Amino acid sequence: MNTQARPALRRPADPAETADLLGSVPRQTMRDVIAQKLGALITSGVFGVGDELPAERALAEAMEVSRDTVRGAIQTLAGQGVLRVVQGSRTTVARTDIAVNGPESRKVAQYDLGSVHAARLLIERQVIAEAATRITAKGLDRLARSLVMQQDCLADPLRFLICDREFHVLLYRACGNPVLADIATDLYTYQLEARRRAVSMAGAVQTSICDHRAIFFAMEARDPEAAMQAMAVHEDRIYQTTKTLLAEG
Amino acid sequence: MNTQARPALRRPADPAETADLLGSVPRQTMRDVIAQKLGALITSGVFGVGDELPAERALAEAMEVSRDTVRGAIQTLAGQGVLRVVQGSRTTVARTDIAVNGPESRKVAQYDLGSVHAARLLIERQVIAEAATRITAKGLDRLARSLVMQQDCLADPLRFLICDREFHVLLYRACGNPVLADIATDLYTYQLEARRRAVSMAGAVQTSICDHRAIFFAMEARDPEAAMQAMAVHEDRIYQTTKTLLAEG
DNA sequence: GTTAGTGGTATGCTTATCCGACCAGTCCAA
DNA sequence: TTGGACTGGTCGGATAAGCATACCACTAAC
Repeated sequence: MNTQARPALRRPADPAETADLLGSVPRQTMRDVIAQKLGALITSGVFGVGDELPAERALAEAMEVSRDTVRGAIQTLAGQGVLRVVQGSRTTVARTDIAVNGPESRKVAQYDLGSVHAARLLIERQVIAEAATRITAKGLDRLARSLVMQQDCLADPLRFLICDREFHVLLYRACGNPVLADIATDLYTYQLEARRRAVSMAGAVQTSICDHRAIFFAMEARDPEAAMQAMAVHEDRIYQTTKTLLAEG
Repeated sequence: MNTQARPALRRPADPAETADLLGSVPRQTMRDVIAQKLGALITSGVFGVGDELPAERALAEAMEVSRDTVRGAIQTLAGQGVLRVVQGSRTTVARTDIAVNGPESRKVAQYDLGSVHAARLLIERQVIAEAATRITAKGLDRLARSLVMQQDCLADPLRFLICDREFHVLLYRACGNPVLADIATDLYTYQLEARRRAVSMAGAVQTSICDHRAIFFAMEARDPEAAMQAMAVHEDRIYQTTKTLLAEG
């Protein structure tokens, strides 16, 4: 057991002094958590207006909770007008603008696009450069397979989105720094709805695949400069597309 | 309400296909959450071996839960040998190596020191440069006041730690990019235990204050290069001190 | 020895969650 | 048009968590 002698520190006389470090703990039922998770899938763009949710029984099975608990969560979102529930039919998404009140919603609503973009540029520049020098043959192979799968998704933008995320995470993880990899993954996730709308635009999937291919070639060549260049081109395109979509929104 | 026509995507035929996006939801009672929060304060170094926790009643009041719930959380940690509970006496910390199982513990235990340091250097270099060009007169004033408070804490390293964190967060928030500010704050928090042990060493508080003063002068001069230089010196010292402590641990 | 502050225990209540069963509505294929 | 599969809606009984309040027993400082 690791114990070490250390100087006697003055213990706070008032218990509230350190107890306040904890602060009030938000009370969250399973229903609340599930409502937030469903909400996150909606705000992040996985489910759009008009889309049907999986059946209550399927959600309950997947999340390993009772159908009652799922029903409670769905009722919460239905009460906010986010979901539309009709007996005998699948529950559908009515709106995607969800009130910001859960811890996860901090990520989606709080940051402006410019800040997220600037942070992404800073971090991914370093991540991609490191990845280009450190990636293994196995890592390259995974990236290549991901590209093939992406090519198969030309007619299915939602499926492409899943492959897109996999491709980016593979890149991040190749950099050898788990801290930066996780930060980059979080920043990617912030922009998921933008990505979803972007890939729905005509020709967008093909353009992204081209960008990914350029990144892959730079990785294959183990060329940090080329990798940074290719990623900057890709991210600038994402940024411009997102600004256009937001202006139209 | 923002609704937009979008291409008809192929809806997953198998409900499990999208339900699986959610995955099993970890069941967390208030007792679990509170145990994790207390654990986080221990692993992050706020409480060390031998330190007394606030009384159960004080914790209950601060976190706005019942004393029973707090007792349950404490029992959990006592069962792991982390806390020592004796009737009539304050609960004390017996060990600080807590089993990694909560979402918050991912942050403390998962990353190696080198990765956190490299990530911090990358992000804080950019943050401090931006802060040097953008900081307001009010911001400078707050930094100055923080320095004065730090000087008052020479004999009280634990109090100094609180001021240290405030100083760093003030710097981060001055950069104008909330995403980078939050990331930098998270990375600072990762190293809290190391900071706590470091400030307990003889002369460490004074050395940190000197570093902080250099950073402040660079901010006052609105000199990004000087600010980056001063921060790099400060972080390298933290890094070397932490490695020494870990080697001794 | 006394007292303040601490942890320990008990009781009764409310709420959340669970499980299984069954009812009622919708939609699609035959 | 009809039947069946799939959906949401409801119910009853059980367990667990959390809460508030009160009181008991131990510890340590004065």
